[in-house]
Amino acid sequence: MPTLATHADPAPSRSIAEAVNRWFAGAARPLPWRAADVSPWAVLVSEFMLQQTQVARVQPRWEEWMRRWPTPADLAAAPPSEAVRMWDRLGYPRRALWLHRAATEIVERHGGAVPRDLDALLALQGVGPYTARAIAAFAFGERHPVVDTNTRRVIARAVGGVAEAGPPATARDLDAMSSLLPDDAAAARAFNAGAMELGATVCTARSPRCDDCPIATHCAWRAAGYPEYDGPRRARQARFEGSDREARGLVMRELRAAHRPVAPRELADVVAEPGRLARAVDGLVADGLAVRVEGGLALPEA
DNA sequence: CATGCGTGGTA
DNA sequence: TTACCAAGCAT
Repeated sequence: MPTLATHADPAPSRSIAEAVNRWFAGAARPLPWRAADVSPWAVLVSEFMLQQTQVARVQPRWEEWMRRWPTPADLAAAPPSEAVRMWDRLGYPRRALWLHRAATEIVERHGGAVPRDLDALLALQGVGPYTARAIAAFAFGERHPVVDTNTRRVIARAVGGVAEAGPPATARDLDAMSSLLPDDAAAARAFNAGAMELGATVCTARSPRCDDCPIATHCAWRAAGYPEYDGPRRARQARFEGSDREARGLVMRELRAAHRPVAPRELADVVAEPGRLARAVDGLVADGLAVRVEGGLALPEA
């Protein structure tokens, strides 16, 4: 991420944040976890679900989840298997396990209340630099820089003048956002959310809608004539068809549906290649998503 | 620091 | 159709 010193605007931080916040005040999508009366737990659940997963897929799952487990204690009282089943096909089912674990930790270490402190949040299973700050900022109004992939792209373009953000570097990314962040806590909170929203809906990776951009006049990438990205490319994702990831997903689908141990023979019907099946099962067991029991494989009951 | 980890939408 | 991308995290 290029430094602010290379930019000509003497005070880009103030103008960018102000413009984003003006736009966000009218353009924010009415996402249910942004409602004024939602609990910190509701925000936490949304952030787990939103890790690498789009809003449109998360929303219905989040509604169901909050209806069934409205507090950390409610989820902690359920077996992990039920969390994994409710997670259904949101993807990365480890997150369901992590969320269940985090709920347990919140009950055990924090009396059932989501902690406000950044270090306490970071200590929760499945909570990393992004999620911890998102909870602190959006659930509690704390003034922290929140940096996700959208924000990284917005800053790379508007401030850095380049098309893409390059590989993540947490410390640098947080510094870059900090230098743009308004002093006022409420404005900082809005800017954190607004920068993400801008990246998700306008300053998108594929087809950015620069004509509709509220910070077009501040954008260094635009000023530079939209140069193509020439930095290091992200490693290409392996083909999903025929992959171990796909096999894991197929096995998990069987385990969720079964409500009883699934025999090896049944799994072989789903993943024909023995080697691929074995790697998938071993991996799932290692991750705690599956347990070897009498009669085959099952979801973890504790 | 690079990888592996699900699933589905989009160009 | 294929490839890219998505409110990241743990290892």
